[in-house]
Amino acid sequence: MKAPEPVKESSPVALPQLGARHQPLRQVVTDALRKAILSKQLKPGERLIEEQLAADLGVSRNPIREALRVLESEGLVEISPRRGASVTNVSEEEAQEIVEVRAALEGLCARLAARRCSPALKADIEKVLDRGERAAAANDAPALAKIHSEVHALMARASHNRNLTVFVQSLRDKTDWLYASSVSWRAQLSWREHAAIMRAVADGDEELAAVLASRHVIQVGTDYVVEAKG
Amino acid sequence: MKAPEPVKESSPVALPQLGARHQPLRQVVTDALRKAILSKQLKPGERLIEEQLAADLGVSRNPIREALRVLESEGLVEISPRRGASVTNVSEEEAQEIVEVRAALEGLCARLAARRCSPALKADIEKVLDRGERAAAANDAPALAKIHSEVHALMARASHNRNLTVFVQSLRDKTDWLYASSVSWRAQLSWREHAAIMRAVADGDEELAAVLASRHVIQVGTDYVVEAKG
DNA sequence: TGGAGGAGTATTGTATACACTATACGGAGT
DNA sequence: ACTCCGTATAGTGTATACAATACTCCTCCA
Repeated sequence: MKAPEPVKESSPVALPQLGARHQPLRQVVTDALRKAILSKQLKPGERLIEEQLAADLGVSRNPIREALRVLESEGLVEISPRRGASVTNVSEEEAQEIVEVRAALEGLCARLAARRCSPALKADIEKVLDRGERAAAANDAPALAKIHSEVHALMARASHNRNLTVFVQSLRDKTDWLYASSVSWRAQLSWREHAAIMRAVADGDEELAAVLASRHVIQVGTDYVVEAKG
Repeated sequence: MKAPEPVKESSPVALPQLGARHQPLRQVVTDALRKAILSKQLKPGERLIEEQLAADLGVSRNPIREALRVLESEGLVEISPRRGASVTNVSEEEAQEIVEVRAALEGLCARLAARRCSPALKADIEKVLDRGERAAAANDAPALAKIHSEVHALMARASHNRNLTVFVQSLRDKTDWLYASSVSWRAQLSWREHAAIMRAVADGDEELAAVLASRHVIQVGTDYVVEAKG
């Protein structure tokens, strides 16, 4: 993660590094299955039969198995011994539990970002804030969605905590999955909340940034439940 | 995770469930390797050669490979394509990052425990507090260590968030690993901190419980660094 | 001396084969 | 009809085999 990949530097010219690029099949398979699950192409509860997946993806069972183990520890599939794997069926209750965890970590993320806020980061924030305001004014949903993920990426980077970054990303994927992505009418409101968080970060106000970020996550969760239930 | 294992209930008598017990080799291997890594039997940076591990454990490479994938996503081993796996070598910096994350989650754990504190939990807390006080008075280090993990288990259970529970457990294992278990002279001090956290939980004081728990984790981390460095 | 090739070996990547376990189905006995 | 049991079938668990790739070290040449 820190060493810049000790690849053989045989050619003086910077070539596209073909060898490094061709990922092992297990990697490709893992990504493909994860994507299929998160996009609900594979539905919760659905059985994942190794041979079938192998045939579908045109590989042997071995890479499939390894991928399933990884996805299991990510919580996306459940495996019971000698029975096989299936897409995890997360209960409403568990989903809320995940939201709680994510809220705490997003809060930490914002807090650290505020604490370690560099002038460069401040500049980036200003830029995103500006673009966001314009998109919000124009009610440009796709642009807002794009900015949404940019904000999160920005904060994660600013936290200077790689571990946290990958954790949060994984949890974000999961909540998006569980809560069927964003609730449309929230787009504008979400932007207000994001803007407030970023302003707090730029001001270096740890406490406020943390609380706002945390509350934002919880809010999205409860709003969804409200909408879904009644 | 919630369904009580749909096992065939053929016999009316409660027998030891032999079939369910015999775990797949990958499970046994995963546990064995994890234990070996956490106990530093396998040292950070050490290469993990599949065939060698397979020979040592008397199995084929296949279960080994699956175990390595799992341990990779737990962050205990690093795998680079076509090069193989090695025990993760966590830098001082990264270790602190992990502590930050754990602190946030232990904080959440304490907060939720305080929020959802039942009379039964209060009683358990009182019991542990009592035992702890006596062990601290007698300066009984092993007893304190045992109570230490009991406290954490208690809080995790009280949080009523399984997801959080396993996360925190994993992070706790990791920090214990990185910081060579507990610093001995901290035993007494740690107990004071734990007692304070539990009292806050029993009082239902979310805010205080969270702050104390969080600070406790950070403190252990910095104390270790202070001790190790100078 | 020092670096560029180039066998040969060590190790991972992938596929296949077979054993073992679970599930479904169907028939015999009641 | 209903249970019990046996068999067939589906699918996972594990081992092995071979292919592809990375590493080592040595030689050769500048």
